[in-house]
Amino acid sequence: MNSTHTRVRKAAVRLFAAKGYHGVGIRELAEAAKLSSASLYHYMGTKEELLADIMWDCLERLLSAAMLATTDVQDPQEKLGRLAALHAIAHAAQAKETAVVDNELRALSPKLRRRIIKQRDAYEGLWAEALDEGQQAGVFLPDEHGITRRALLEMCSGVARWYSPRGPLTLRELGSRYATLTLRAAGAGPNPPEPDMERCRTIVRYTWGTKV
Amino acid sequence: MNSTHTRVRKAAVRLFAAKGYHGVGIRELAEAAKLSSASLYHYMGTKEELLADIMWDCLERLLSAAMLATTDVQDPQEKLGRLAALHAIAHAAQAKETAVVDNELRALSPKLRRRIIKQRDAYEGLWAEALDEGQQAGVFLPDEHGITRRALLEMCSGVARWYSPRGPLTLRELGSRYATLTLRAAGAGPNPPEPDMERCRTIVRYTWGTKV
DNA sequence: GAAAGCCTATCGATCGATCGATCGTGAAGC
DNA sequence: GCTTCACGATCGATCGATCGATAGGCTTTC
Repeated sequence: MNSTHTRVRKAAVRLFAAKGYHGVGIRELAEAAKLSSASLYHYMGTKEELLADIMWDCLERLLSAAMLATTDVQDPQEKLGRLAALHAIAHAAQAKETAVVDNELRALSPKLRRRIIKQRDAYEGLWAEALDEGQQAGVFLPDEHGITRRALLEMCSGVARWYSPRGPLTLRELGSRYATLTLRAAGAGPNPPEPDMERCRTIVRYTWGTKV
Repeated sequence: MNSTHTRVRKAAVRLFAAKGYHGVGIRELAEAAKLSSASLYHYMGTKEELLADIMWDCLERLLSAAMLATTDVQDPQEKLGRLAALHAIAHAAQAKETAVVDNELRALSPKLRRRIIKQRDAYEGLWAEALDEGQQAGVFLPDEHGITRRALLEMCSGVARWYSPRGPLTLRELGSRYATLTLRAAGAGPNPPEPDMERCRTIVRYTWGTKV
């Protein structure tokens, strides 16, 4: 698709990711979308609502992928491994969108921010669940105060800050490596089992339409 | 000290961290520093130079602390553990400064940005060194393409995004926990030795004047 | 002829930055 | 001891540019 709507959306994602919400003016956004600044307003509410829409869609997909990957999975190692792999792959393949989600929350007014945070919390709840189950089962070491969860999420989100598709690393390798790092840090030992990357591949293709 | 200079500096750090460089106007900055916007310019060059100064100082201290902590340390586990603990503690105790360093690089013009990045690279070099030595010695598992280094740095930097001094965690516990997570992820096994936290404590006090 | 898409022109507000003027203070000159 | 003067600190006023957003009109499409 190359409709005007998607052109606006893609330009916004690219510019917000590169320069930050406040660092991009609507004239610059309009130019990138090949429109006049006035015409932009046929395709968005306010600039802020455009930002919130981008964040919402990104989190919606992330949440959907994570639920697909974890429902009916009993083994906590498999569960957490899949979450980490998917999270890392998403933050590499959709680096701009996820960077916007991670960095621009503060640019939203309280009302919109609450809405986005609620969704983010739902997603992080899946991680907490997997970690909890693993600790109950004794395959992960204890995590007081959720430090491990926060540390691991930050680690996996950081991918968006350095990954380059021109680098030597495929998305699949990346996901697998991050699953390993995550499980190790959670206390699963130095050589944890690789999660079902074939299943992750299917989910990624279904959710983002990206080849893995 | 409560000189006008430090008032300006502190207000800038607080506001840049909370709203981002482009989200803060000089009038708002002036108000927070209890000055007129014109008077600000007696205490800074441009707004951008103020930002670069903040970043430079923050990285300078981080680099200095890391060098103090690693010179003459042979054991790679001890070395990496100290780096992780110090990094995490710095990102908790100086969360605003470090958040500015991590998030606002893109707001700098190429010239100033290069200067800051050069310094950041020097710091990350210490991490690469510790990881390399550990892999050579066989106590860490291989890290192709520096993934582990990047992942660990992002994990430890993430502290600035969630740590609250009102939480149940002391800086010392935090540093110790992050050292553990880091060494585990590097492949040192599920129960790596704690680094010399007493030494870290001394360095933190010397570098930032913070109690630990 | 209604609707959708897109434009030019423009709004009031705010941006970063600079101007010249004023104020207080402490050293220099006599 | 008094005056003068230089200087750092601070201010209100204002610069030109840009901000996000809107009004109203011209095309194209169905």
